[in-house]
Amino acid sequence: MSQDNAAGEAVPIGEAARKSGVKVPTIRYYEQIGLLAAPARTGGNRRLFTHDDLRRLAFIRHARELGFDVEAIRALLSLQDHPEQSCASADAIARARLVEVEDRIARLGALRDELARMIDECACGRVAECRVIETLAATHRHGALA
Amino acid sequence: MSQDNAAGEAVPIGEAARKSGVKVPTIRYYEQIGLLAAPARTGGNRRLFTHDDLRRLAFIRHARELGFDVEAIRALLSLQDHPEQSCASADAIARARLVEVEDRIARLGALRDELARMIDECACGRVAECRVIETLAATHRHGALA
DNA sequence: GATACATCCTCTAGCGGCTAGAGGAGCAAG
DNA sequence: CTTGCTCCTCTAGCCGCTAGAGGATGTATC
Repeated sequence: MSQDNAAGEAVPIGEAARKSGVKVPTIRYYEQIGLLAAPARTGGNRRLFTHDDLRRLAFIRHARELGFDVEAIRALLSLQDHPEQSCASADAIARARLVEVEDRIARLGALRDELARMIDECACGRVAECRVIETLAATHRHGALA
Repeated sequence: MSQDNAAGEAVPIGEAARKSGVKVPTIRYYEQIGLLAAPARTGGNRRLFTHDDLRRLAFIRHARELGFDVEAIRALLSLQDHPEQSCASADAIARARLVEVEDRIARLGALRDELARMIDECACGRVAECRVIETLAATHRHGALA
């Protein structure tokens, strides 16, 4: 009836990957670096992931999508495991990440403008008069090239 | 009179690093991967960078800052070395990069909003009711977690 | 000269966060 | 029993550097 273990207790790694959106080798990698506790195994030595494991994997995936690095995720997970603590640390981690992201957006915006200008001004003739190349070659704030 | 080789012909790697804004080991790395031609050497086996080398280094640095990967830079440099060709390729490379950047900006924008909302809604009490953790744990579009 | 110190050299190994592939074992269906 | 899938472990590779060991060279001072 069920090829997809709808109500089941524990699932093998392939299904865990499908359900969590984390690829199979990545799941094993997370286990290896201790982000995910080693799951139970079958007699045949296959990993069996519980629903809790799947939730943890989804948590990790979401956090990675938000650009948190593994250390930050480790911290967030350990917070999650101690719900009686103050969540000030989680807040701080998220705030730090927000600052990073805003900074990155600002810099990418400048970058986009420069790229757009570069492309805009390129008449697409010979490389000799190509604005794209020229712009890249231009000496900048930093460069004190004689 | 000159400790900084103001009008000089060729400079050692440290000065090349200062002038181009590319770090010493990175310059050697660029040489190693063939992004920069191996420069001349002194009798004592030290690299000597010409002004041309410095311009090339600055070009590379600027392109890296704009997020071009090494392969793209290789292509751009080879275009620069053949100024009689059409610059359509340079244009295409830059356009592709612009698309990437715009995409990245859009995704970072969404991300910023999510982070901001997360932080905003967190009353900073116990982890148990922490929006930051909760948001990360929430099952998403992708997840079909039972 | 001798000495001190900065700069340079080559080489290997490591970072983060995976990803790919070899070589084999387990398991369910026909 | 064989086919074909999933799973296992292990090692090595990706990018773009960065760090460190261990040694040679260059320059300034005494």
